[in-house]
Amino acid sequence: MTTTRGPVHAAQPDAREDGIRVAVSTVIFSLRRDTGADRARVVLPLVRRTREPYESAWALPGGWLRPDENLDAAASRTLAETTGLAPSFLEQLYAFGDVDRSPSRVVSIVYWALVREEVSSISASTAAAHDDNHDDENVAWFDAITHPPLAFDHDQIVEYALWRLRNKVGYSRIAHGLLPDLFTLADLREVYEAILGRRLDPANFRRQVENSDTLIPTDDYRTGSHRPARLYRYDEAFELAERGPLPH
Amino acid sequence: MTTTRGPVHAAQPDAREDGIRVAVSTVIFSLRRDTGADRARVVLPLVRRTREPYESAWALPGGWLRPDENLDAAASRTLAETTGLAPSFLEQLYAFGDVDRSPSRVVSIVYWALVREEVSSISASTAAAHDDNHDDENVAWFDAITHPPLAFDHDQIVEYALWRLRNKVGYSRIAHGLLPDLFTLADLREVYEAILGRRLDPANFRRQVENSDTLIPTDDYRTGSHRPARLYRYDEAFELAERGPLPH
DNA sequence: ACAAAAGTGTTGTACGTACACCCATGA
DNA sequence: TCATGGGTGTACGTACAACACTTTTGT
Repeated sequence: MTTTRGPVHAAQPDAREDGIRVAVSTVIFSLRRDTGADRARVVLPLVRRTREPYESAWALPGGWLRPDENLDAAASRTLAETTGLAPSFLEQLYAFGDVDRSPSRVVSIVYWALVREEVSSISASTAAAHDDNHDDENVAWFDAITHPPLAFDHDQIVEYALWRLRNKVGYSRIAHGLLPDLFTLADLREVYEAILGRRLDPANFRRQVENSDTLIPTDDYRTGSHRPARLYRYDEAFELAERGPLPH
Repeated sequence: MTTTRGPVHAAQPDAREDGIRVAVSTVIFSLRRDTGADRARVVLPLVRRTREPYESAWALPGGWLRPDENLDAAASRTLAETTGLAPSFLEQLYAFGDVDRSPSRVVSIVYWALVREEVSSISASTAAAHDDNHDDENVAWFDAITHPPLAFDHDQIVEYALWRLRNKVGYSRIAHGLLPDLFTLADLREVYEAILGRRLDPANFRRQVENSDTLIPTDDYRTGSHRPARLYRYDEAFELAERGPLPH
């Protein structure tokens, strides 16, 4: 039961006449720092469809909502099946249910998530040994902006998720969700720059996040090419306070 | 077909085993200015359930999603069936789908809407003559904060919708959606005060909305108890620009 | 004349932006 | 010693809150 997962929108729960089926998909964002490139990029995993409609096209990871699982749980499940990772942030994005968005009637509850930057020293084969069965051949990471055209209305969905990410980074403190536990202010600034697509003043950025009181400075420094930079940790006390009165 | 509407969550599309049914509900906000009261209140319509579960309890207006209608259309339809009015604002709120939120498995796509203040001079019987069959005996308007306990998880939903309303009024210009075409700045301020639950400085409020360039001053004045106040009209050019890259 | 709401002016504070400047390290 | 990023200081403009003040009507 745990391994009988096909690609997106496969394993449909016997489609009957007039039935409206409910799917759950997730836009998963992560960060990629290519060695050599000076800027980080926002990336997302896509899965290749193995059947009609849109066979062989790339699509968002997802699956059918099971009768005994909550929406959040379904999003977490498909996320884990695709990336083998636990999200640092998970939030419902929107419910897409236009009649013509799929040949059959499908209402997709779409989530969006952040996963921390993968440590590049772990090879793909090593990572696969950790978890069970997320078939890497049908999953690939793409640049969040320049990805190929997607199946269904998933292009619009990714566009909307990106808008929400950029928007939320302005008033919330979710950027740390893309970073490991310890990070420098330059790391954090790089995340903001990758998301917003523009350079930020290092001096002003420093004061902004220092005044927000969401970061805890440590006594460790990252030594590198030049003057060592202080390492910070995110204040977990803000995890719960960030969201509004969501139904949880 | 157009009149075979029962109360909320009735007329279910033959509930089979393991089937996940999709409903659409809407939190409809309007404004009530009681004659005599000095402040306006935010009110919302509720419908009384006529069958189990939660028989005779108040609940949000809604109904089952039809196989051939979009989510937005379903929200508009149930809204019209309940109030007989056209909304000045309609937006998806959230998809609620916890397993235990209803005895059977129901995923509710919830919208929230604003309808303009009803002209109190039209009596209920006159208004009923306009539209067809929204049975007024099972629909009643309540204060948005002090309404009675609701069926299902609708208390949480209303709470969340109120949070969204208060939130959105801070950065968007949707408050005019509760007012008629022509209104004074005091009218508009009263809306903000009713939503936010606190008094606002008339002088600062005036400058804020004037600088936003979303209001068009007319040459008409409302004469009343004291110095006449200029009437304003909302600039419709901002209708489309307000929302982000929503899937439309 | 007076009360009360409409409307204008002024001031202080907070915050974001631009940018000059010093500090500490590796090469 | 020099280049480079880490880190501090300062000045300016905008936005908002507080509040004094003038204007215009009905009674």
